[in-house]
Amino acid sequence: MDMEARGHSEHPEALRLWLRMLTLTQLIEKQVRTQLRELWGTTLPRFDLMAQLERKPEGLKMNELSRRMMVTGGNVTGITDQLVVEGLVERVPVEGDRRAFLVRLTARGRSLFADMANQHENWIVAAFEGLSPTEVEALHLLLGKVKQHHHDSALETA
Amino acid sequence: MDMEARGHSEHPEALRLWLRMLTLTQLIEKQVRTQLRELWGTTLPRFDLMAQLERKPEGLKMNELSRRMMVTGGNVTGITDQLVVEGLVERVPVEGDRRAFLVRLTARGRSLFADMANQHENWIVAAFEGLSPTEVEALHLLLGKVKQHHHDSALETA
DNA sequence: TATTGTTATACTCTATAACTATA
DNA sequence: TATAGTTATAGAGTATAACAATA
Repeated sequence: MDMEARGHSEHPEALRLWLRMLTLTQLIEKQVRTQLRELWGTTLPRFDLMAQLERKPEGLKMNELSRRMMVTGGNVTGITDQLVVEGLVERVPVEGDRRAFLVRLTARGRSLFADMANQHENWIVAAFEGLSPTEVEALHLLLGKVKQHHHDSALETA
Repeated sequence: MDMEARGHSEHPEALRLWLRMLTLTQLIEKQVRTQLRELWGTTLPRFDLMAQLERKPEGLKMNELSRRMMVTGGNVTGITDQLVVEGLVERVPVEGDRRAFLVRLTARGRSLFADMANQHENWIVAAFEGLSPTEVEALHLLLGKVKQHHHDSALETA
């Protein structure tokens, strides 16, 4: 009997890798959340939603936002409501489907998001300045490979 | 489905990298949270707290837990309370300081955590199975470099 | 019947700050 | 005074499920 092989192995490399990645992501994420709150009184999900809309001037449907943000529809409703109250996004009727509508940035939302995105970019660049351009690229590729495999194996069971 | 697609066009590589890393982390994290909830009715913070204690059989003080988990003291109290109710951890008085105590796993907590950690490890190994051992190591090193730099620059401003 | 989106509910986590007890 | 930990508060995000309107 191989007792060594039976029990849970101490720390496979994948686990160490995950813990490091999770910690680092949480560290950066926490900084971003804090700054978004302190500078603009907003949150990461709201920023994310606006970021989705920024590249779609015509707007996005709720279910599309839900899919892209990986959260359920009810949650998107809440986040959107908040942004509507702040005058940063608006709901626009959709021709030919009276159930749906498009959510899009208002002029004010677009302007504010430009400022936020600009700062956000600075924070992120600072967070990774310990890497050379080559290393940034290598990291990007490696993560892409993980993501791709993850995506593929999710499809297999679908 | 893909938050990575959100940035604007003139993104530096660092931003693309961050979005990919954030998306991937959230993807894996969401799976872990869902499984922890479905299989054991628990949460990631509770799992994290138990994981911290598992490495320290004698237990950890609240402020030490707070530091390691990167959350404030009040939150640790809440999470600990819940685990105490479930009979998975216990508070033990500290000799020589009646303000403090050690939090440590109960026998039941230790046993349950072993099961959870075992499964958790499987999920993580599966998440990274798209990488070769060499690539896992490379990713680990790159993230370590980012983390180290992050840590160093935090010290500079302290 | 299925889809779009909202509402209702309950829970968890979070930060902040005031508080108690002890050092 | 400072530290260890708790309590109180308010806010946000989440999943789930029931619901209305429309397709």
